[in-house]
Amino acid sequence: MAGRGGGGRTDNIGRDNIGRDMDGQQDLRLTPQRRAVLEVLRAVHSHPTAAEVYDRVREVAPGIGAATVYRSLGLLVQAGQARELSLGNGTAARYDGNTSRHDHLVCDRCGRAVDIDLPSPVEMIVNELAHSTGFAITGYDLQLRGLCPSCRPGG
Amino acid sequence: MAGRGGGGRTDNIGRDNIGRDMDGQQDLRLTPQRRAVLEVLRAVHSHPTAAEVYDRVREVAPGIGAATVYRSLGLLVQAGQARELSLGNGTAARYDGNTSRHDHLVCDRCGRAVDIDLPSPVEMIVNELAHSTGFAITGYDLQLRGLCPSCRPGG
DNA sequence: ACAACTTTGAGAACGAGTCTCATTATCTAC
DNA sequence: GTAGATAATGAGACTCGTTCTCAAAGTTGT
Repeated sequence: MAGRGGGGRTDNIGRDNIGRDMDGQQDLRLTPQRRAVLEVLRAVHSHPTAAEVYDRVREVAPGIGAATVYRSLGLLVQAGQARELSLGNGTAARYDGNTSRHDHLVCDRCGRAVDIDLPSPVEMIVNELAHSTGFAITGYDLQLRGLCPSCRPGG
Repeated sequence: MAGRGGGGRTDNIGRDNIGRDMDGQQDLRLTPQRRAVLEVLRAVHSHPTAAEVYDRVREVAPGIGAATVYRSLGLLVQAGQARELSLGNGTAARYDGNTSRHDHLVCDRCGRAVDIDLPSPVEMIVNELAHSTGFAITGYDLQLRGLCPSCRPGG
């Protein structure tokens, strides 16, 4: 048996056109299958592979096909509802339902990825200096000099 | 016909054990095939895929097999003579004969990667501020305060 | 209700990379 | 130099993640 189309309630989700030229692309139709994929992605915080998403989704929607899961993941990424992570060659792509800006620290052995907050450049310098000099840094002040927009040549 | 072993002069290259526990691993035997792979890698600056390396190597060593090229690339990476780059999921691994520390800027469309020198954190801050404020930055002074190693508690 | 379009699931197909194996080189005693 | 042990090779089968194809079934607009 092949082809079931949607089946339940189908809403739309808007897509953000970040970095894309306007090309009249439609919103992404949120079919029950796509919704299930998205819900798994949002519920899980382990950066699952497509296969892991597939397994989880089947617990909720047993009849879903692998192709649909792969397609949905791609569409959700395109629509800005998920992120795809490259955690090394030869490893399966991983997906992240957390679309806010963040970075990852990846284990070379098992591939596990944990979310990290990268320190700001200034904190980086301070920590690095604390390490290399043995100082306990208690404060800092970065003073920059220059010409404001109205004083700069041609400003 | 299968199996030719080396064929010409075979030297060794030492391997650096960066980040590895000492495990009595031997040096990498530099067979003519491996040498050919390494020479292609050093001659080319385009971050080639294994398939591209294979094509180039065959111009010099027509009889070489794909498995040997893949194996050699892996061994050279292990031996610290080459680097493997992950430039996105679903794309073939790329190899870099330049093993000195550097970063890459990757084209989302064609996958081309160019070497870049990342600015230091301080330069980053200065450039960012110049951009966001419109100031022409002419100099800066970062002053940190703290306790030197002999003054810090327990120092 | 009907036509046009979209989505689906199954499975074939694909590409990158690894594994197996018989064969051939190279290395280490002697 | 020769023999035996060990390592490397090339061909091709194989694995795995992912995409493609296609008929069937769902959805949308009128």
